[in-house]
Amino acid sequence: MAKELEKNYDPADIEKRTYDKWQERKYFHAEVNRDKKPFTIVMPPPNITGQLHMGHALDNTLQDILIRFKRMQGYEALWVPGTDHASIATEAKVVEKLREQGISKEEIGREAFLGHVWDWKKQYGGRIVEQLKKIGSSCDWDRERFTMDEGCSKAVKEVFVKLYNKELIYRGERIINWCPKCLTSISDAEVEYEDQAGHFWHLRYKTTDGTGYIDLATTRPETLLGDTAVAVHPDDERYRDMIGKKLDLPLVHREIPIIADEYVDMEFGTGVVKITPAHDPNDFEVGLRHNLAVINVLTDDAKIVEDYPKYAGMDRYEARKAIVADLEAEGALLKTEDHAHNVGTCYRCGTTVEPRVSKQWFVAMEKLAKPAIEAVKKGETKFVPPHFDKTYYHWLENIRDWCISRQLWWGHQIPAFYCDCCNEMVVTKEENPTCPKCGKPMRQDPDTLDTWFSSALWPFSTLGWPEKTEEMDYFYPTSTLVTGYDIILFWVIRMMFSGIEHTGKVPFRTVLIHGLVRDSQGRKMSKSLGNGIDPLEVIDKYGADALRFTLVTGNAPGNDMRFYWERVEASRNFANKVWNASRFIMMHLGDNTVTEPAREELELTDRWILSAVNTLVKEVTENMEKYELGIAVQKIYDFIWTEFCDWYIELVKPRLFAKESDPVSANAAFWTLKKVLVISLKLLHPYMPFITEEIFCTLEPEEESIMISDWPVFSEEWADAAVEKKAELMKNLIRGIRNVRTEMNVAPSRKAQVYIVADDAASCETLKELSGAYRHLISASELSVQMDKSGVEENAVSVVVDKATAYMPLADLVDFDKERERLEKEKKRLEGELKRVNGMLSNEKFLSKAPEAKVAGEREKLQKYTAMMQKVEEELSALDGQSATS
RNA sequence: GGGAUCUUAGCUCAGCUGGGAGAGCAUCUGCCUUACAAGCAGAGGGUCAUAGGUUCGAGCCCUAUAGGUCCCACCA
Repeated sequence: MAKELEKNYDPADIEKRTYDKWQERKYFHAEVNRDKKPFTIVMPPPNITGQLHMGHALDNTLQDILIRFKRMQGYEALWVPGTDHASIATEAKVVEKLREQGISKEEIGREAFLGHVWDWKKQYGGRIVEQLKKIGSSCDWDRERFTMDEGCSKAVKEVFVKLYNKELIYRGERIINWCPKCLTSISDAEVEYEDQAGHFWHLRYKTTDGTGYIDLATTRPETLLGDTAVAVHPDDERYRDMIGKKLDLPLVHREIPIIADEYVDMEFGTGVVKITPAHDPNDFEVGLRHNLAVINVLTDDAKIVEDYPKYAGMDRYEARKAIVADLEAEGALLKTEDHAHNVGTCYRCGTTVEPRVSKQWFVAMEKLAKPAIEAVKKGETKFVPPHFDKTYYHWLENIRDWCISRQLWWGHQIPAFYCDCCNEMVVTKEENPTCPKCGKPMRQDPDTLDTWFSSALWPFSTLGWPEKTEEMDYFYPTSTLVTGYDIILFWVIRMMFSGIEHTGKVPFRTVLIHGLVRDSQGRKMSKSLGNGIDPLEVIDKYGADALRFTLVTGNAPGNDMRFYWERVEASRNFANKVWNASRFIMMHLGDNTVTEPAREELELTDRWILSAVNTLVKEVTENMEKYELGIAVQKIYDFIWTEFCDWYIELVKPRLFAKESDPVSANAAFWTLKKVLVISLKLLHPYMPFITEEIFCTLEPEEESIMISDWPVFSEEWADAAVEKKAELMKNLIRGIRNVRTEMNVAPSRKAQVYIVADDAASCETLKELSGAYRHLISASELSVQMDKSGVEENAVSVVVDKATAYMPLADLVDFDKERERLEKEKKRLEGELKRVNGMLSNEKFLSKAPEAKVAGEREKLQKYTAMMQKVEEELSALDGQSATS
């Protein structure tokens, strides 16, 4: 017995229950299965500090759609979930929490601090996972991973040691980006540049011999303390004689040389640059070339060092003011100008980054980048949309060595060990190595690795690498990586070269890039603006299906989208439409059993919708395989709402109401309704998993679940272009009649006699055959389909469509002037069409060069419009006779 | 400075390999028709940024221009 659906769709209740069911039955779990082809996605691991935001919602909805689609298609579909330890963000969070309790991490020491972080992780790290479940993510939770779990740690050590031994990881003193607030180095990619209003301070440095001076400008006068030279261009005539002379550094009164270096731009400013190797990357390079001393003037929290008693302890901005004042007092300040410049800031905390010379660990990038570029050039990995490969190339081609050490405690501690006794260093996977030289215990490098070092290994560390697991063999390389364009630099590139270097294969075949979810004004959603919309709130109000649907509709890959509540409402309305259509079918079905009808028991309308849904299956599958998810879902939407609900269900209603008197016809209709509904639900399932599951299981109580059912396949058997054409003829006729009735303000309740005069016998036959289906849709009191105008009253309103003309005697309502106006308008439209078609067909080049099918199509249109034009003209002249007599 | 991308209906956006401009929302008209008013039936609204070019044919391909967005680099 068919169950009934509740009157209203209640997402909250259904979603919870349904998700639990899926999880209990292990539908999300994937295993190595050599009988099936694998399809693998690894989830970009959200930070354990994170809360679900719209970006996650979009990213995971896309992944879930793909994984559900492939699962239904018969792939062994694995979606590996997990979280990222997010070293810097998490450490900051826990430091802050401890600070509130009056505890500092230095006070309690490394081990106790890490204890606190692990506690924090235990308590909050799972939050985002639970939130991901709310949107319906069908991840294999049995395989959930964490970037600092045992397996990942093992992979990290393996990689570090391997790269070190290949000399692709090295330790060295370089200028790096330093965040004075987070108190750690950060990589180039973690620096965000922003325009800031600043100044140019023009300074005069005098020569020590008292014969001259040199003028220059700086945006950072406080770094003057660390100046070890002044540079000019070697070809610069103005300063040629001064090269090699010494200058007296103002305030400090240290002697510094004037050097010549090509780095200087003669055109810019005075063509003179002060060189501060310790605090500027370019100056550092110049310093290397000229063997200049590196004088560090700032502490790690960006205060002036003790060597300069007057300024010691001042922070860099305070010192700037003091130094400018002192320069002025000393007469070294010529003038101050406003100047906007780009300042590097820490992506985490926004603090202005300080370039700083420091001993750090680096990954040598050049050798690793090349194969990563090649792999994409050879098409081993493809970007969707493709133009993102340019960003990828550009970044890899200009890549600099990657600073991977962080002065943090939370993270993978660097597996390098030092002997305090003999200064020996070893890099090893061992936990507590002893010094190979003197046998003493060794001290591990206190620094940890950049978070991205472990996320770079994610596609294979999660599958068991470096062990040779079955999973690695079967599921790797993964199929598709889904991520936002904002993260290509950070992550995709590093996974690419890591995958190639360590596994010999690219980590994924396709990278599906999506954009940002913005607010309704197009602004980025952000905490500081307070314009973020919480996906969980959307789910509470409208359901997860509505949210998912909103996020993938009307959007092309890689493009940003704006979030509107109205769009969520529209999605919810669609869910409701699907719900009610299903409810309608089940209501009328009641306890009746449906049997598969014989082919000849299917009526024209049935064969039409079966053919249409069949076409839909083909197109949707093709679109989804090309990652055109927005196009696919739009087609499903249009089909269900327009073709299935507005046309087919309306056409078939009389047969359902008459199920007692004509059970054979009703059975055919029910069978078709069910079949088309089930196919539609399956196509919709990846997008709206909850509602489709609920309806499917109610409709087909013997079935376990729609999510493990088979994806529909296009079948030649049901494809019937001729039948689709016949349906189109009928739809045109209905639309025409409805249109005219509305234009003439005929009350919907007023039924009228309708005569349909067909142009040819075949059309007449079709319209007769269908008349039972559509007569109630055109408010016909009586309906006659015939080949001539016999019986049609003279003052009837006429509706000219392709292959037929409909007449309705509505004498009392007819305004002949309006009627003429309407026909004239139609005539004008047809004239336009004919002009266009004739234009094409009279163009000999078109006839000779255009494909035959196109030419034939235009010829057919010419015939059609000519016939319609003739009919319209006839009606117009008949009308002239009317008004003449009236 | 280099690069990417966008400019289509009042708003937000689709438009797949070039072959008669679409959706949602908004607006207007008429309907509580026994699945759905979160609905039904209709209507109006677009020189597809501009200028050239290729083509039988351009929203789509090429070039230039204007404006917007983003990324990278960076001049002290």
